[in-house]
Amino acid sequence: MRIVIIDDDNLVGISLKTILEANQEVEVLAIGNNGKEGILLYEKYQPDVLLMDIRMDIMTGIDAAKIIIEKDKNAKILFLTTFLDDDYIIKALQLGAKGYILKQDFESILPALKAVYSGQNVFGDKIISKIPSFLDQKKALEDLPFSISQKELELIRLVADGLSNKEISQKLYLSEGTIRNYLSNILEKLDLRDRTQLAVFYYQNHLDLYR
Amino acid sequence: MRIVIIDDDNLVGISLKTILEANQEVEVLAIGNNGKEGILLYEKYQPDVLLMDIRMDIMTGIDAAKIIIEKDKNAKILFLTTFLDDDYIIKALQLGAKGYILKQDFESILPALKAVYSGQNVFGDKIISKIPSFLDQKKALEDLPFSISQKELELIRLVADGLSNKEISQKLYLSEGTIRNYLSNILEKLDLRDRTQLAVFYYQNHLDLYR
DNA sequence: TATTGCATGTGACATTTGTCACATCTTAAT
DNA sequence: ATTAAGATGTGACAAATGTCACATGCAATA
Repeated sequence: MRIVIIDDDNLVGISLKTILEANQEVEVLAIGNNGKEGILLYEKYQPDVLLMDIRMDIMTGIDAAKIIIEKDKNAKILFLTTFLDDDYIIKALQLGAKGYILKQDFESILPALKAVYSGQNVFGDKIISKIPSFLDQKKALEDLPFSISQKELELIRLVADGLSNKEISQKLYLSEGTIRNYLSNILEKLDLRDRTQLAVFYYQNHLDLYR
Repeated sequence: MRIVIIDDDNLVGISLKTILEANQEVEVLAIGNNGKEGILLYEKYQPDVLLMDIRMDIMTGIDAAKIIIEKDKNAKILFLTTFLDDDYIIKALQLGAKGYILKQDFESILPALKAVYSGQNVFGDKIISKIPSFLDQKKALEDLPFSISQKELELIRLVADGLSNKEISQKLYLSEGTIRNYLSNILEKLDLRDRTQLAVFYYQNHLDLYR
């Protein structure tokens, strides 16, 4: 199996090469340090699998993958990363990446590589559990220094529906001033500046999935 | 790696055993023919990985998996199937199955097994493409009576990040007045009232997934 | 009873926001 | 060259928003 490794940290690249080449079947053709090099090295060597970091200077792994897959839709790209990021996962899936696993999982890398080589897609547990539609993730509100009452949550939802203070006050049979005070409290608790940031908070934490 | 195979068709079970045991590391502890046997054999042998068909008489692989995982949430179950079914895929994922691949992919089975054994999740291509149902929603922006320019989209994203007009103007090197005018246009085009509704629109239409 | 806490409300205030009419400048098309 | 279109900007304005200090009333409870 001929592979190319791309990682910001050269040490990681070298270590991976050593680990992987301990296996007879693996041949590391080249090591690069950023997305641009990823593109060039992929074109030059046409590896069976491209093992690539996501966060990199100059050009990210995501951007590089996009370009590579545009040219070769059968490219097999396995992302290696040190942390989790919902956005990246979704993007990676959309691009047609074949996998997404944590660098820390040393023992997993080789099997993952082989599975990808054989045509499968591989994802780590923690990653699968990030895909919002399937899994139940913790309500972010429970991890806060201050607790949010039921009434406050109700208010947050109405803001996240795009209602104005006046509309909310009518809906809840409270005065507009009261709504403002409530909201002001909520914003302080959550360390946000205005209702738009509150709505952003709501959706980015997938609170809409728990209605 | 100690495994148990469950398949409706005994021939498949035996063939798989033969194929897999060609590899030194694999030991097939038992072969069963339906979900009920799957449960019993899993409990008896506590295999590293359970390779199981989905469609089976008496009890399906899904039902069996549910019971097995209830008792042992770390159970590693790899589903083998001959056809694709969205419902099953979703269910399997919800249950916590570690993978889902096609029986036809002979060469894939062993690598997939090893990847699962090492803690990863494995899915075939056709299956991955079924998963992100919520990704398939076309960009809502393209279905509008008016088109949204690139610059406008950029602005929408900044609003959906919770920035104020002043912050946006600084980021884009434009005057605050210009930002307001832009925004005013966008709101009219999208038939929205204020920036909060714009952010709501953005997230409810999953525009954040397409950055 | 007295008190405390909580929910609700008011009024004032500065800021931000959205709208509008119109100006300026550049670029492209005729 | 003239015109048209688009991008950018300004100033004025009303409305909405967020903050704050402080009131009122009610219920629990020490």
